[in-house]
Amino acid sequence: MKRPTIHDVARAAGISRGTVSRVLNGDRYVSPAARVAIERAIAETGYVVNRNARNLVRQRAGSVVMVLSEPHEKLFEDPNYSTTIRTAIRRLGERDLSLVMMIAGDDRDREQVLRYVRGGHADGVLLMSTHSGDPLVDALHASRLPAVSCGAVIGKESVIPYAACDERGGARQMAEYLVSQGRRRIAMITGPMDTPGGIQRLEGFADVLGRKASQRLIEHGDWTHASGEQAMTRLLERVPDIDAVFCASDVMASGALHTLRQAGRRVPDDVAVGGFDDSSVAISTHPPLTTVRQPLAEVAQETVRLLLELLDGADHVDPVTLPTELIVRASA
Amino acid sequence: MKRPTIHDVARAAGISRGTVSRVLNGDRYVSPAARVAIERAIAETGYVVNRNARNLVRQRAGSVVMVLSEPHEKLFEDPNYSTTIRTAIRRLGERDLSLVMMIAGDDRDREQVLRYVRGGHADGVLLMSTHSGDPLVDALHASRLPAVSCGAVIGKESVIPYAACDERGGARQMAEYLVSQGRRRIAMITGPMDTPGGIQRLEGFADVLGRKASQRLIEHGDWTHASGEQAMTRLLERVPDIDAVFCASDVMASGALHTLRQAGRRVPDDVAVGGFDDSSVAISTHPPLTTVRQPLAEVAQETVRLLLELLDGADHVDPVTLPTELIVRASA
DNA sequence: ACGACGTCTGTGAACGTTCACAGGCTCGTT
DNA sequence: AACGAGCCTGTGAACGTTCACAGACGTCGT
Repeated sequence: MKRPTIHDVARAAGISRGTVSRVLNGDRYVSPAARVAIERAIAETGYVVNRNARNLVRQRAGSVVMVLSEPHEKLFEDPNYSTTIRTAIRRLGERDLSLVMMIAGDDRDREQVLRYVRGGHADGVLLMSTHSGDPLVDALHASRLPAVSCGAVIGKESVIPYAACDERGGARQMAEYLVSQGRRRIAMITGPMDTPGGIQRLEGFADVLGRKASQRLIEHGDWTHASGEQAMTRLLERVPDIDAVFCASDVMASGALHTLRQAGRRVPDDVAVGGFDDSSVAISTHPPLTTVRQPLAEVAQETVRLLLELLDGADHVDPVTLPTELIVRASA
Repeated sequence: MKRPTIHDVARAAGISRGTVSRVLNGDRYVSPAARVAIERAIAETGYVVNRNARNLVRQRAGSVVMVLSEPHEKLFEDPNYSTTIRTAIRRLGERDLSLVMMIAGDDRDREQVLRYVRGGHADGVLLMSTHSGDPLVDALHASRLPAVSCGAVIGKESVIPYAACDERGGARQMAEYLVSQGRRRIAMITGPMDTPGGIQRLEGFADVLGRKASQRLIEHGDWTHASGEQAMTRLLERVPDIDAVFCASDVMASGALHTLRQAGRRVPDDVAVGGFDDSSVAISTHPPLTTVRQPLAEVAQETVRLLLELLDGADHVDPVTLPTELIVRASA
């Protein structure tokens, strides 16, 4: 009835528990005879190590917490999380680390997260979509726990290492493409200006458009479909003759598309529309979106790799930036 | 430098660790004086309980594992996971349980999950989108660990409790609506026939259409956009004059929409299109999808509630089914 | 023949809790 | 005054590991 312990294995194999522990942990200095006896005993008894006991003496947690920092409602609006979570589970699993999820939407949440990690319940932290100015970042840094972010944390790039796609370069690709297609009045709908995707995609856009990227042609959204619609409406009122709009996310682009159709503009004939992310909505819209693909799986993989290096004792790791890819479909 | 232990708190408060443990766990029979002294000592030392030690003596894990059973590639194609994960984190957090994520895409994964839960590393299991015939279900049941599924597991409804939306009723709502709109040749694109969404949405459809729901008007997809396109193509070849199609997911509906446009059919004038899920793509398509909304958050909440009851010692819980809502937009 | 060294094994202590138990104190009741 | 019934507290043992240490054995070089 009770789960077998290391003692049961030792007894079944006729060997002391010290040696059992050694084979469990792959130590050298174990005789072949002892090894096979123990392995058979493990199989017979169905023994599985008790992590609580192990972690207690090792003073480790055996897990990494992924902190989701979006405000509640918007959480996961972004389909990108999925890939990242999946990748993280896999990579961490290879190292026998489990992934526990937490939310840090408000101060109470953050307090809970902090208690959790300070209490030694996690060996490291994976930050997702943390906004600039989030108090969690400094608190985490102060607690000296290994932490990395998936995507840069604006203003804290030197505090907390990260892996990210080349947001700025990707935006540049799109802007250059729109220009190369002969578009002249190119507007942009950005993301929130406290996120790397918000800031850096605008920077890339401005890199290409130069002073043509005037304030009149810039509107800000919050990644949602509705904000894309509204931003597009404001843009059309202000500059009725724009012939292209670059949206910082596919979801906002789908909103913009909606407004453009309402306004009777044809896409891409009258107005070209560019997105960003290459998420599942990019092929659901009409016309399908020309967009910038992020190497999500690779970003996630690199994020975890950085964390593992920190966990292995590295006292510094360099941020990683991965290239994006322009995906041309019908909308531009 | 070292994290304070319960001994440190006891010393700081001038009280034995037994009493400290009592206030930590909210036992009655602690004098007010002792309580305040200990609470101050806890605050001063910044003490946080060590869960490994606690769980070791309590013989518990302090966590619940959420098992994602999709094959790798399709994992998370469904935006629905997001809500469920978020809800589960919250509800479990209230009970001081953490949520750890695992994937069970192939046999190796399943083996890992089994080892993990059998090893006592989790107090309960939350199954997501488990297909019928998944060996994990019986293995889990045999190990007598509390487990519930979010959405029914086909063929195992009596083995593993679940909370789900009324798939069949929702499909019926949509079918009735299409009929009420005067549609006469109504086709359906189902999901995979080893999932509740695949089977029961078809059943609901057949409930309404009766023998009119002939095989000629049924095609099967696998939830993806591409499968929606292909199924729609086959449908149009076989029955060129259909005037409505009910897709078992919004994503497949967006694929169908694409094919219909290619074929020159107007939506909804020539062909009405209905979806299911009310996911983010439902408002990204053109025209926006008339669809069936699932009460995702409630389903997740109920799923967790059932698990908590099991964790609290209930030896049986009844499955829960929640009503859906028809959302009428422009596509039908 | 001897010591040194490498290989292998067993043992005791420690990790930080909780829990059962025993006992002390303070009332109110007889 | 004695007793019992709550209330409150401290102590020791246990949970299942790992790790350092000590020691046994064999081999090899001198």
